[in-house]
Amino acid sequence: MSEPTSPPVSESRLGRKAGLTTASVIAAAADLADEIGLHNLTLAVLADRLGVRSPSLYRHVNGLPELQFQIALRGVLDLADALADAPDLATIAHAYRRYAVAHPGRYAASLRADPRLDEAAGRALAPMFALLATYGVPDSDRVHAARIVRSMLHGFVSLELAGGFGLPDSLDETYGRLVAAVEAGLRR
Amino acid sequence: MSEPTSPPVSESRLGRKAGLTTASVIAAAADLADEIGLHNLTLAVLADRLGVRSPSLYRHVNGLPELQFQIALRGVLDLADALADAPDLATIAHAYRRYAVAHPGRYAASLRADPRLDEAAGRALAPMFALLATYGVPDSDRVHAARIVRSMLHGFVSLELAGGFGLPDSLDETYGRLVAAVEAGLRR
DNA sequence: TTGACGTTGCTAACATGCTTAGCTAAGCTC
DNA sequence: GAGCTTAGCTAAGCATGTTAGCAACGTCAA
Repeated sequence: MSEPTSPPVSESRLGRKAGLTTASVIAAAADLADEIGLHNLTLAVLADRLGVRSPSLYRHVNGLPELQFQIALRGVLDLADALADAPDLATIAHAYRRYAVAHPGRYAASLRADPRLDEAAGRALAPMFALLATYGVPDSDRVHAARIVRSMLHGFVSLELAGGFGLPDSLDETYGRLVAAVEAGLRR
Repeated sequence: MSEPTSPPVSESRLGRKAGLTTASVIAAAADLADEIGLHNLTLAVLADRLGVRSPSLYRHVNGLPELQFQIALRGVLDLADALADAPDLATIAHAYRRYAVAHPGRYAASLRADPRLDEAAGRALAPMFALLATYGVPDSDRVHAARIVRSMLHGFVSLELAGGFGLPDSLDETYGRLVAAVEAGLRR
């Protein structure tokens, strides 16, 4: 018969092969980490979601630690995109929080210190340094100011994600005040 | 003979029994978490340190999650002690950071949200609310102000512990400025 | 068309970790 | 000393991460 000479689809999902790629595995892992939490992401559950047995993942990814690093890298890069071109502190701050809340798994992964993340991290921090320039913060103070701003954004978001704010008062309200307070500090 | 009628030592370590108690197991676990990191604390390594096989730990502790909770509880209580009677923001802030740096495992454990931690957490936060009163922050703003202060302290400490500050500039200097900025904000 | 080859996912197997079940013996009470 | 309580033990089961080697699929050249 006229055999299955179907067009050479690059990601054929018709046969027994799942058609995974390194990129698709990492993307699925990042999504899953956002859904169930980074520390609940196992190769077993990821393989299950991808319709594959866990050893098969090793064709595309070099083990769990490497996968976690890739999620972290993706997180930092995405965050850099989210913050890019933000014109003022309020925009940066809200984009930062929105990203972390939308992608808690990626965000959590991105916190690990790894020299391979440095370049991407620098890109994510660039808008913050640019911002400090617009406020006329002198060079010698930039590093300290950037650390302080980062501490505030991360501190709030981290506690929010951890469920650390017990009282029912509005988190949006608190965050608005935090941003306003930081801005006042920068305008000293 | 005059048998081993030795004084009823509550924690005899002479026989084959290791003489563990729930309290001593939790204390050892907390120490170990501080040394090797909370996520590296396993029952296996804890048992090893205590000179015991891991199933034996179940006589004293109800499994790993419960042990982690106990470390968290201990962390929150210790932190409450560290902050108690701190007269001003600078004292609170430096005690907070000193505790987290000295006990990173306990501190990390204490971040999990658990209703059973609420009472202890309230005790740890009390000095902060008392502080806000001395600054004349109105009742309606207290919750927001406390959250903001907490975000700043936790944000800095968390990034420091994670190795998130890459540049060599002095962290003490940054923290001093952060505390000063918060204080300025409270005096608005 | 066929056959060689590289790739992908598989099963089997092992190590480590958490946990439960049941045994043994140390040490206390009487 | 007899008996009870209990701390720690071994054995075993299950989950996960990981490696090794097998089998099927697709491709591509002859």
